[in-house]
Amino acid sequence: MTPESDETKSSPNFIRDIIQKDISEHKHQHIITRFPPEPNGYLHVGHAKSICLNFGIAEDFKGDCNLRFDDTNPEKEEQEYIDSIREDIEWLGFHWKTNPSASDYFDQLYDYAVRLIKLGLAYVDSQNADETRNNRGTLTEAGKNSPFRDRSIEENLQLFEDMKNDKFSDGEYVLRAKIDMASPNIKMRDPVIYRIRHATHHNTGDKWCIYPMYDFTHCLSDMIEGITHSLCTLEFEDHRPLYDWILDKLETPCHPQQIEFARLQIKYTLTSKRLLNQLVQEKIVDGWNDPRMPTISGMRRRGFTPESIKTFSDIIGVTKKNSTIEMGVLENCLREDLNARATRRMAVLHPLKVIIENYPENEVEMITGKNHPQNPEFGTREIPFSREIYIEQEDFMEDAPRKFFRLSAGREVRLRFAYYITCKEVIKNDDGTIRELICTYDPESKGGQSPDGRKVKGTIHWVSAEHSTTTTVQLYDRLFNVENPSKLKELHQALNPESLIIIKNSKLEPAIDCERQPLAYQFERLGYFIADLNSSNESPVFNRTMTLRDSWAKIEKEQSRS
RNA sequence: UGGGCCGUCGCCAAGCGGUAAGGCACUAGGUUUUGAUCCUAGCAUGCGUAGGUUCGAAUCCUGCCGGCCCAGCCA
Repeated sequence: MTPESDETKSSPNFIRDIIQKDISEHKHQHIITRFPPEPNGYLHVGHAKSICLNFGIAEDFKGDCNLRFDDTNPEKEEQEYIDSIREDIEWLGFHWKTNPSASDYFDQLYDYAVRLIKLGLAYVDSQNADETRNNRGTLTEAGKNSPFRDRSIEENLQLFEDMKNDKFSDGEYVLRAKIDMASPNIKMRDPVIYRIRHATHHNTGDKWCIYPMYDFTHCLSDMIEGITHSLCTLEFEDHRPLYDWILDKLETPCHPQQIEFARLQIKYTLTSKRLLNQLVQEKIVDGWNDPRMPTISGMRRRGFTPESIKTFSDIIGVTKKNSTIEMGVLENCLREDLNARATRRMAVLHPLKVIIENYPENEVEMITGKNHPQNPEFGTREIPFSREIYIEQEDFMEDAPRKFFRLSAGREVRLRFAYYITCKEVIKNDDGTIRELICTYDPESKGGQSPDGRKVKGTIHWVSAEHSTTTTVQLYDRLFNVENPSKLKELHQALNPESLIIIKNSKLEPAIDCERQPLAYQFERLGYFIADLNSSNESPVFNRTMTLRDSWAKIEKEQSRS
């Protein structure tokens, strides 16, 4: 392995170790993994971890990864979700070898079920759902055999065929694997493998009225595709004996290895399709792609980059330990990527008018600003400067503490790339709020340096009033104010009322493009911002992707505490 | 309570019998026309706990404690 290829590969983990060993021992020559979502919702960060794992392994071991829709429950699945899943995976930058659906295998699956019956290892049960549950036993007590467990193979064959041929109504019969009703592993107590469901399937239409269950479908689908390593989350550990049992009894040509890893949990957020769906259905958020959602589409709309999500998935690791990662880790990955790649611009979120009284009235001059402070390849742009400008309300304080490096009465500050200004007068409204500032500028300080070399500690951003664009800005924060919202009885209990703040009257410098771009801007000193999907030059809307690190906020908080 | 799995720094996480990597967070400095970035330093005599094996244990053994998952005709 060359050092170069080393860099592009992902971090080692126990699953990669297993695969590496299998290759060394010539157990496999070509690795095939799969990402198998059920198309019943949108993909979220938790899925991203699995996608990066499965597709990443395929890339690094020069194998393949299939995208397989696990679509065995027609009542929950829709084409809309299929489309979004494909879009999200492609956006992340991964490519699948093939994109089958479990429903493509329904004929084969049916044949395998028949084979299991012929082997005397499956039977048609006439118990209803309640009876089945009551006879399953408990965690500590064995279950009871179904009174229909010993039907003849012929009778089972006939009943199963009748099930398929629409002779019965939903719930009347099920096909069960004949394993052991006394197994300490409840998953092995004669699991249902086929049920009757009169529903139109998005892929197979009305061809079928019986549908195979997950446990029967998954192992066989993996086997059909020649998957070598079937990676899934920890809650399926108890299913593995069943996965293996089915493949063993059917003596299939190959036997994929199921390996389980811990699912991703992030503090203050949800990684459960069911609960995310609830947020959407109850209109707590604006849809699956609401920028506050931890869905791939929400994150994309918010301004996350695929690279940051991949880096995150890589550094959090893959283990069997349930853990909850801090949001800060994801945020750091985003900031790291955006800091290197985002073009700098100036914008004022909460404008405060500043009149520079000694600047000529109708004059406009162009100021040159770097598009990136460290990287000259980004070039420069011209920024108009004039007598009336806007600065951030937060950047002025009438009587400021010693450590406040910004503008205050009588003090001097640098306007980024432009001039030094000194505050001469504060004009107030009748209610005492500040209306505007009268300042003077030092013509000698053009570009932000003065010939006398005097030190000006503070530098603030600004925008020429006349040349600015007015925009709406949406600020986002965590949706919940509790660490583990999935434990909540009621999601409403812990909603963060400030998860979305809309600012109507923010000002942008002219060089900002208000049509959606692939990469966020950095608005200097404020954070990373990206035009929303609905933004246009006529009515601009920017989403704050992420704030900058803010050590001043920390100092401020400490000061107010003491 | 039967079965399965898991406990290494505040949060992740390497480690696989030879004397505790790394990241995030945090703390203290330095550079800086973004209080950003960047740089430098600090941050587990300790690996859930109690014993045992060994010249040597986070790594092996035993007991205990704690956490997660399983009783859908969902996936």
